[in-house]
Amino acid sequence: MGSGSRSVGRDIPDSTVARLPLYLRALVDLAATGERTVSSEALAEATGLTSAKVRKDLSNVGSYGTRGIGYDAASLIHEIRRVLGLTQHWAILIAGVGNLGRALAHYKGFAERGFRVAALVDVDPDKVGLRLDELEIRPIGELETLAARDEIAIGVIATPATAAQDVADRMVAAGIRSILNFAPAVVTVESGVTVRRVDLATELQILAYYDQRNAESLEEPGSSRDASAGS
Amino acid sequence: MGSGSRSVGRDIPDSTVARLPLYLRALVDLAATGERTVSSEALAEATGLTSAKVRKDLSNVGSYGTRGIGYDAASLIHEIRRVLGLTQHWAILIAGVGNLGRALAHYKGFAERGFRVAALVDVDPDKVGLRLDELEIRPIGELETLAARDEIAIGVIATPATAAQDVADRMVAAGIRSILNFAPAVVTVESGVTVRRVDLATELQILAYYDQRNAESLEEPGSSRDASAGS
DNA sequence: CAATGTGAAGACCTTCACAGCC
DNA sequence: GGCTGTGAAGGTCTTCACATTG
Repeated sequence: MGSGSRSVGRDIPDSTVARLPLYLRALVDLAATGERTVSSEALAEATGLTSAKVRKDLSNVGSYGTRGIGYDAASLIHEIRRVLGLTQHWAILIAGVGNLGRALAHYKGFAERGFRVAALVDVDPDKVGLRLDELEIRPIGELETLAARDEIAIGVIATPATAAQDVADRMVAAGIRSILNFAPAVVTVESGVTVRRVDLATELQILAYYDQRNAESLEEPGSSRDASAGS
Repeated sequence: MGSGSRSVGRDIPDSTVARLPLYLRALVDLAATGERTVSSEALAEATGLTSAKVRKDLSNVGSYGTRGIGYDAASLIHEIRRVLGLTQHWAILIAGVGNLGRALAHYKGFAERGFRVAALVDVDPDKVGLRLDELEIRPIGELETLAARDEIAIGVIATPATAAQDVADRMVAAGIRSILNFAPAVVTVESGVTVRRVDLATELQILAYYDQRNAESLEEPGSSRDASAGS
């Protein structure tokens, strides 16, 4: 699985890639408060990680730190953006305009980070033609046309589980190679297409496990479990 | 932070715990189609994992398989439910009734898996008093009272980033020890409280990285990246 | 001297391969 | 014969500790 591919671009470990957005956000916040340089310790504080991890991660992106001083915030922000590919804007298509699809379509955080919801599709004829903000919901059959017209790079599946595979197939057929799947279903795609799954109920179930587990041992405070979801 | 704690209950690796909900769903689906027994190969197929991983994971829960036959679906479902703590029902409270909070409140998948949205709170006085289905939105000041009254086990943060820490503090003060944070912010909590973060924009940024990376190497099909969201 | 960058050690996770059992 | 369960091997990720450097 890990690929291997000795492509030219520096090879950054998956675990590091998953944390880069976190550093980016922390850096932007810190820069907004006027900080010019940031230490690994300060970044660790802001992200809830350890300073060693921060340094290892940043050294993987080919870092811009200065010993005795820290990292230049502006350079680091620029560098992480470049590595993540955020210097370009990305158009996304959302399939399934139910509660979740609507929430995603309205979500401000996407636009703030360079992602634009450029198309919405749904199977339900009653929904087709409706507008969400300025975007008109189109029938799912137009997915391929829309993907080409709007140069969609990322497809978001926000349909019920039963429709997920069909939608994924259409996305892949339309040339989309990155899919974010919110449906509680596993979709299989051809090699070369990346799928990330976000499963809301699964997250609760994992929490339930640790909750139960901590409740069982009433002794020691034990270890506080940390954020994750990524990885 | 792997804890260590030699508590009585069998110690299940985090990576396995993160996949148990996936197995559970696959098993329930397979059982619904009439399958009485399931092989690790079939489960691997249904979940997009490898059969070796499936067997290792299931052996961690103290498995109910039979050599030469496979796993008894019903027993395994029961066992995984027990391990995850899903034999009891869990009441959850959602803080922040914006687009995302509303979508979560309506989400059918929670109820289907034993989670009940029992309370909604928001700071906005215009929203307080409104009903979502049968639930009335209450002011955030009542969080502590509601948590006690409804025996809330899990708190969901669906507020803007700026409010996240305050809400988390209130949840912890109210005795909630499991938090699912959708706000794009890191919240810090005392030891003993578990926080999981689900960050929508982060997921897109990670996809952007792999998309860009795959696009750079036009040669080899390369490796298809797999679902994750867990670690 | 303060803070980065990094080998080396250690923990954790995955994959392999096959013994063991039905 | 078929499939589980698991030691052992191989990776990946994290942590440690310190040499290095502005």
